[in-house]
Order: sequence, then C-alpha cells, then structure tokens
Amino acid sequence: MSVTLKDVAALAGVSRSAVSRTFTEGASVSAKTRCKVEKAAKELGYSPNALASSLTTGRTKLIGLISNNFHNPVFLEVFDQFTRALQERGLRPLIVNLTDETEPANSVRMLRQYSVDAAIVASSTLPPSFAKAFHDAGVPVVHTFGRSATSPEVHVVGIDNVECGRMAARELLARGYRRIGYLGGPKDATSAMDRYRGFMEEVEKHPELEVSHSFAGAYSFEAGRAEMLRLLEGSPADGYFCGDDILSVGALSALRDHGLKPGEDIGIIGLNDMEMSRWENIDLTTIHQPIKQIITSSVDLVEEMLKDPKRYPEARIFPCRVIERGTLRPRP
Amino acid sequence: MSVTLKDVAALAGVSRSAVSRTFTEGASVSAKTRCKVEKAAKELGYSPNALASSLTTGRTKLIGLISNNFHNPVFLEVFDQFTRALQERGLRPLIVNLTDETEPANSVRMLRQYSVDAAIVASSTLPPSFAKAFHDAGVPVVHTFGRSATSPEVHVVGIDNVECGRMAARELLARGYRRIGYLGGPKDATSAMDRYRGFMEEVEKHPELEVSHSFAGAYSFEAGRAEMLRLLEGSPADGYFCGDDILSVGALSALRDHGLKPGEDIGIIGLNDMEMSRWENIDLTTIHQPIKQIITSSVDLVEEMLKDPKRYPEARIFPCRVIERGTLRPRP
DNA sequence: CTACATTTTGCAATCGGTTGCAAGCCACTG
DNA sequence: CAGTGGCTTGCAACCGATTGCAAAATGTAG
Repeated sequence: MSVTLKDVAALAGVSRSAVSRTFTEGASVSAKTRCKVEKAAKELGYSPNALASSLTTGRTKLIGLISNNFHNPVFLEVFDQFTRALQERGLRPLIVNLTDETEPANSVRMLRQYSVDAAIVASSTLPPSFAKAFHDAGVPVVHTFGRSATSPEVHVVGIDNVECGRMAARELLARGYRRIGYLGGPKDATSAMDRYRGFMEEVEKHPELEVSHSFAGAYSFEAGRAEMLRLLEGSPADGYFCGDDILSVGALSALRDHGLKPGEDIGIIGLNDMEMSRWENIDLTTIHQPIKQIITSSVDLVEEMLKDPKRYPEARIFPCRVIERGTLRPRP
Repeated sequence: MSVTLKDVAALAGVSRSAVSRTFTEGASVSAKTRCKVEKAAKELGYSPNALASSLTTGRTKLIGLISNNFHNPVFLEVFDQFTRALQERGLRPLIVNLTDETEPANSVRMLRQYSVDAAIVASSTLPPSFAKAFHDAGVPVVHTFGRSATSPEVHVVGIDNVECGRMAARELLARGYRRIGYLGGPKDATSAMDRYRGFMEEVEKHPELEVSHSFAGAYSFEAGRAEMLRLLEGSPADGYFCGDDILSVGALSALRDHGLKPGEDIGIIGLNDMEMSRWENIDLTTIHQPIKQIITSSVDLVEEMLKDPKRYPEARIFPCRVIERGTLRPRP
C-alpha cells in the first residue's frame, strides 16, 4: 500500500533510525546520509505517517475545534480565521459540530480518542464548565469568545460582554434615546446574559428611562426578526441594543416590514461587526469585536500550552468599540 | 499520562487481547470477561486510542474536507451539513482551508500524512484535476459541487451547471426580458464557466435578444456589488442571471444605490438558494440547489468508498428548480 | 466419563514510527 | 602512534493498539 520508513531505509541503504532522523528537526545525521535518504524518499514519494509518530512523541498536532454557532454568519469568518491560523502553525483542525448538544462528555471522549494536542471551544453561548470539562480530562483548552472571569479556571480569550452591554447603553443614551430596549440572544447563552447585565447596570443609573428587554430564541436571523415583530405588535422602544449582529439584521428586516426606517424611526445597535454589517444595504451601527486578534491570540495561546500544558490560566480580554453606521440617529 | 489497554487489562486481570476484543465489534469474548473489562474500563475512564488502532486496522475514520469558499455564506450551511453528516456516521472532519491555493500538492501530502480514509473536495470553483490528484495519490475522493462530466475520473456529486445556465436564461425569457446579461463568478471557476456556457447556448437561440456578460472577481458580496456598479455606469441589461446568490446580493445592493428597484427596474435571478436569500429583506428569486441532498449523498458515497476503494467513478447530479421570490418581474 | 466440536483466551508478531544507548567512525592532539 | 573527544549510526525497546494461531476452556453428544 503506502510507502514506509522501512522502504526508504532499504532503498537508501541505511537503518530506519537514519531515515527517521533526517525527518526530525534537530536530530543528528550527517549531510551524506541525509542526502541519500532524501533522494530515496523523493523517489518513492515518501512522507512520514504523522499518526504513527504521534504514538511515541505524544504529539499529533491535531487541535479540536468545537462550535455550535453554525447559523450565525459571523462564524464563517471565525472559522476561516481559525483554520488559517492553525494551518500556518502546522496544526490541524479537527472539527466538532455540537448542533444542539450542550454536554461536553461526547466531545471530550471523541477528542481524547484522537489524542488532540489541545481543544478550542469557540462559542459565546456555552458556559465555562463546558471548557472546564476538557481541562479536567487532561486536554489543554482555550475558550474563545467565552465568558470572561476575573479568576478563570481555563484560558479564555474574548471580550468583556458586560462592558459591551454598558457601552451599548451609553451609546443609546448619548444619542438621546430615552425609551430603550435590549433584544438579546437566548437566555441560556452566557454572552446574552452578560451583555444584559452590563446594559441594565448602565441604564438603571437613569431612573427616568423607560427600559425593556427580551430574549430571542437563538442567535439567528429568524429569531431576531420574530422577536422584533413581536415587539412591534405592542409599543416598542425607540432604541434597541440587539445582542448580536445577526439578531440586528433580523430586527432590521422586521422594521422594514412595518415601514419603519432604522436610524430614524427606531435605532438599532448590534454587536460583532461581522462582514455583512458593512454591506451597504445593511449598514449596521454596531460594536466591533476584534475577531481576528482574538483568534490569533487564541491560537498563540494554544501554542504556548503545547509547550507548557500546566500553564497558569489566563483571561485575554480585547477592547471593543462602536462603529458608527446608519442605524442609530446621529449624536446631538 | 493517559490510561491504556494495558492498564485496563491489568486491573481486569485479563490479557490485552481480551480488552481489545471487548472494544471491537463482533470479536469473540465471553460475557464474563466482557463484563470484567467494562467495569475496569469505566473505573479507569479508559477509551481506546483511535490513532494507535489505525496503525493496524488501516482505518482512521478521518475524512479530509477541503474547501476554498470561506467568503460565501452558503458555505456555512455546507459546512454545517458536512460536519453533521460525517459525525452521524462516526467519521471525523479534518479541515483544509485552501484560501487562494489552487495546487492540490500540499493538501494531498498533508492528508496523506494524517492517513485520512477519504477526502471531500467541496468547491464549485476547482477543476476536476484538483480532485484527481487525491485519487492519483491513493486517497479516495469525492468532488462535491464539482464539474459534472459524462465520464468523470473521480466521484462527483452536485448539479449540472450548464443546465442551470439554460434554466436561468429560459426563466428570464419567459418573463419577457429582452436585454439580458450574465454576471458570473470568476472566470477561473469551473461553475462560472459552465453556467455561462448553458446561458449563452440558450440565449443564442434567440437572435433578437441583446445579450451581455461579465465576470466578477470572486464569489463574494463585494465582487458582485462592484461588478454591478460598473455595469450601471454604462447601459445595463434589464434582466440578469447572477451566477451565485452572494453575487446577487451584492448586485442588489448596487441597484439600491442607484435607486433602482429589483424586480421592477432590473430583474435578478441567482443560484444556490442559500438561507439568506429567503430573508424578507433580500427576497431573492433564485435557482435552488439541493444542498442537503447533495451533501448527504456525498457522505453516502464516501462510506461506499470506504468499503470499496476501487469503486467505479460515478457522477451524481441533482436537479435544480427556480424559486420565485421578488427580484424578477412576474410571468406575463 | 470420553471424544469431539466450539468458544474463548493469551502469546507474540505487527502496524510505522521514535529514541536511549553503546559501538563505530573520524579527525585531531601530543 | 596511542589517546581523546565529538559526531554518526544501528540495535532494540517501545508507543497503544490489533490479530492469526494454537492452546485452553467450555459445551455437547454418545
């Protein structure tokens, strides 16, 4: 079937060790044998079996990438960045699509079976305990977009969702909105609750405000749209913080159905700044989350952990900022 | 570090073979030993090392998933479906993000190093030769969304892009468009050229038509928008077949900039029927491509190939149909 | 209880590599 | 030329599993 170490060794007239050594960084081989081996390897089209070598080295370079946000377009960017960042470092993404699963047990077992060197939980909805389960099973883990904590149990890279909630509230206030609402993601998503907390904390400083809140069933267009349609049946607020860009886009679609102009009749501010939010026909004012930096940093952290699996847990929090586009009225 | 076969064998007081056999389907073990082993395994939290076993069985259950469409939202669905379909069958997706690479050599080498059982090339832009390279390297391969051929060299699952071009042309004609244009994806994409061919073939039957065509730089919103903006500078057609939904959405955005109403001033028909096309604020008339069926079928085919790697190559072509929404004028 | 068929079991080789160790090689020094 | 030290090299054990084979255990029939 496939060509192995032994075949190359035979052709080159050297021992198997010699072949192995020419293919491992920093091993001691003379220029002469290296040359012979490389020639033989090329001739046979040999490339070393990564899995076999993992048996002795204990390294597979496989990284589990676990996610559940397959209906949010921002995930396409996340996914693109992650796979590229990993590849660039010679690491291989092994994907787990959680769909609606929220228990880590299956993913943990599976990724252990494949001896992944580390796991990345890329989700803003799963609780810290999810990532913790990997840690407890001895799999180094980074929780990207996870809940930030002052004393994290596992590595977390992302944003301060509570602060983002405050930021959104302040932005609405600064633009003169007085009847304001939070339209969040699902109640069981940590990010939805954290953003809610920050938002409420800020608006409660102003007792004169009329404040409302509600939670969509998912981080999806349909859920955002459905929730906004429901709100429009009653007496809606005039400025909303939608807990995520895709919810915002759904909400914008609902406004349009009712003949309402975003930014004029009702204001919307989102969170994420996904590519689509820049599209001229969406033009969403939103809080920018530095996705690329977050992901690069996550992968950096993964690499660090490969060197030192006992690394002391750390939270890397990146600042966000408001991107002004067309869905909030201008500052006075 | 991690608990192995040997540990379980020791605790259960049986040989390593016995342990191995209790974990492999259809091996001969008595109920008694099986029970002892399972108890010991549970106690130690043992789960077999898939990579070690792959050494002897020659099966990894790893499937390479190769793609380059990370800027087209439809890929999110593709990706969701693929990862789920594979997981359901106990297979594990190992991702390769090609970005701009068009040479198969690197991916082939990498996937061979990881001994994937098969590869899926999920791309409508890469040529058949790309997938062929995997086949030639001894890696069973399915080219999903690939160019359909009457005598394929490797397994292809997808649609007949030429026929889709014809279908789009007929639809525009049936609705009374007489100045019609093709706004395709990049010229080096097989799907862009195939759709173009079918489209032209059909319109050339009607010499009275005024026909134009152009190709966007990529399958992306920006490229579609830019190309349509360019067309609007001159004298645009009044009905367009955009070679892909994301191009259509870009084009729609351009129309809006010029104060033109899609479906009234200028007609647009897309291809794919991605989720977003159903959104009320997009409402794109398009040709539906049965993505879910295509992907399920692709994974079925992968499973077949695992049983019989020498399986005779086959093209599985799925019919498409026009989904009427709001961006073409009604049939007379 | 014996003879024979059928399971069940453990031994040992194997999969494709890596690596500690000791021996071999070489050049250089005195 | 013997002695020293630094590189190279091959041997053989090992990583964590699977599996053919033969021995052992069990079951069945006479």
